[in-house]
Amino acid sequence: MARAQFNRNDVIDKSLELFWNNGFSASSMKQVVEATGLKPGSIYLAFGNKEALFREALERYAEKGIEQIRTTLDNSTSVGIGLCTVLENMVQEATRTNYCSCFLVKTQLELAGGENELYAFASAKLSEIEALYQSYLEKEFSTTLSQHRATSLMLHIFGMRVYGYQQGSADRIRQGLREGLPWLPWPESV
Amino acid sequence: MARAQFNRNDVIDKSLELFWNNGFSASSMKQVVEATGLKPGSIYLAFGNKEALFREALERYAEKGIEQIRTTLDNSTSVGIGLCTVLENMVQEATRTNYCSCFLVKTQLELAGGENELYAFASAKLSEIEALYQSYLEKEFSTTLSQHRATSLMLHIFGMRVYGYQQGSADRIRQGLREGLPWLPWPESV
DNA sequence: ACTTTTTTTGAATGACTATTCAAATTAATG
DNA sequence: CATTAATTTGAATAGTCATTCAAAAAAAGT
Repeated sequence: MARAQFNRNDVIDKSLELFWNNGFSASSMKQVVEATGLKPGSIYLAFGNKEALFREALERYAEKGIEQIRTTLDNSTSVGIGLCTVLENMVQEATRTNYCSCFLVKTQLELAGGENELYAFASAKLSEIEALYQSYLEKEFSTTLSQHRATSLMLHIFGMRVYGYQQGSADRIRQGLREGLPWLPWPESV
Repeated sequence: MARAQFNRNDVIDKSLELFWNNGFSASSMKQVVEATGLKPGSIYLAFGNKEALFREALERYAEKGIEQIRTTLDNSTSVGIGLCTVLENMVQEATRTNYCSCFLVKTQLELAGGENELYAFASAKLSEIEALYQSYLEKEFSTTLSQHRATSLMLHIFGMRVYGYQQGSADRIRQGLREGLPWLPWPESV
């Protein structure tokens, strides 16, 4: 029995790039075929259909993101300093040319119209991320305060994900974050 | 010479509803035909093409939104109180069932992949709204502080627009807003 | 009433959509 | 090597997409 001749993760990564850029509706399976080099039949045998492939891409993106948050926060001298690092990374990401927002946020908004499994998945992952931040905050703050600040953090992160409309807005976003998250240990100079 | 037999604004409003719910790519002209009751030829004669109709819907949405902000802020006893009203309205909007986020934000994110005229338009309108908030804030704060707080406000508003993933999250969002916008005159009890 | 201009109609266009499938190919197993 | 099972191929399917256009209808101007 023949074995698959492609690397599954490579195919998912290439699909992820396409889906992330164009969204679900504006990405065609023909584009997936071109991006991955596979023929339609192989893709459908391996992944089922467009939605299932999209979902695998979304899962991969989410896991990578969650892992990065974990790594940064675990390797920081305090939760506050770790969060500043996470946020600064996001500022730099969000103000890069051709930034096209967070894949989870994009998917959630694109499919917000009619109830949908992909929408539900993106939502659940975002909830999970909020809970993750809260659990780290609880190392230093009360449960109640941690919940408020985790939500506040998510509002700012979502805000940044959208606030890509101005060129060279990095400093502006940094100022906005300092204004709204004054309890974080921001570096001295700006 | 025959006159158009439909009301242009009605057609735009019905298209707006469709486009807002489904986004640009996932809305078909067939759906527009069904929603408006017009035949394809009439739509194309009156509006040109899908993108132009979408743009008119987007313009209408933006103007209504800007007008509502102006009205609320002009009829409040202070800018701070007016902003609290605006934000509270958004919380209620964002936590309604079937809320599908801000049309401008959705459009900006959907079309963020490749440069696009609709993307540019949505971005420009969002910038305009930020400038509008800043101009109101300057009635009470310095230019610098007003700029920081306008950006902070936009981050929170964008955050809310995305934070629709949890059911019954209204109070949670309110707490998040208080945490991040402590300089606003929030009502006493929660 | 007749002409002129605009709008409506709705079928037709050709391109693109996601997906399928029988046949060919591949490689592991007996 | 022969058998068996999995994978690849790519043309074909049936449907939808945005858009067009010639003909019919409608109302305004003369």
